[in-house]
Amino acid sequence: MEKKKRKKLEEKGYRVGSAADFLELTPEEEAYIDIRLDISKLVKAQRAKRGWTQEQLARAIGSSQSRIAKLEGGDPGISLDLMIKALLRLGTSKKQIGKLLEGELEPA
Amino acid sequence: MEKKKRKKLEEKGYRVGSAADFLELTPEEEAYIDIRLDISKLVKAQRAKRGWTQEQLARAIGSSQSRIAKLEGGDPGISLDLMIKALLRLGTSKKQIGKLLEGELEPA
DNA sequence: CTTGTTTATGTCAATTTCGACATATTTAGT
DNA sequence: ACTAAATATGTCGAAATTGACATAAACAAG
Repeated sequence: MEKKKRKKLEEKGYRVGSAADFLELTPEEEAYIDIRLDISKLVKAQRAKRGWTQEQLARAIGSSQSRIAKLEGGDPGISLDLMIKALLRLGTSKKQIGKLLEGELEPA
Repeated sequence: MEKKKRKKLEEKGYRVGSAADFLELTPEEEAYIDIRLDISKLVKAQRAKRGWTQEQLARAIGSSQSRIAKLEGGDPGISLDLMIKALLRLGTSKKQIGKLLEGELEPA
């Protein structure tokens, strides 16, 4: 059960810190990835909610469709900054983002 | 009152999007900067709360003292990713970060 | 089975952020 | 005032992220 989760992350390209013996994630690494995935899911959900295509969202924030696809797919090569910019452009408020991190907002 | 705020941001190095006529910030830009400043302040507060030096925090996340100083000073050349990593390393939970963004947590 | 639309994947040079280091400035203790 | 510790500021090459573009794959609608 644990190995599956790890494998999924590695497949997505996450580099697990070398400090952790043999692919164990520290609580901080885990929380960090968790936050990123939460936010990326919210982007996807909010975009769908508004009926926008990835192309539309990309243009709206001066990015490109491929980056949005990677963002929503949880690609580690996407910064939290870009994710937040996308969310804000979709009309998501700071408060809503906070609620998501608190666990009071289901991105699905 | 408005001009002062803008000037402060520019002095810090923020580049205001060219789309906005004559240095006006769009609501999204404003919210984005707001979130970043909130988080940077929380880092400073949490570090102080634990009595760590910038150097200690830097080492703990594989960074350097100068970066932490810039982070806490609201430097735009610092990613949200680094800020979040710092917060998590300081023991701040995802939930607490959420509360901050909701406005229910005073970083001061 | 086509055709058109949306999303996924990979690559590229340019920009940005990175840790590191040096050094200035501020702060606190004596 | 002097000293030492902590923080701020600036610069550097290296690494990561960027938008762009091409193209593949998935998904519908007819």
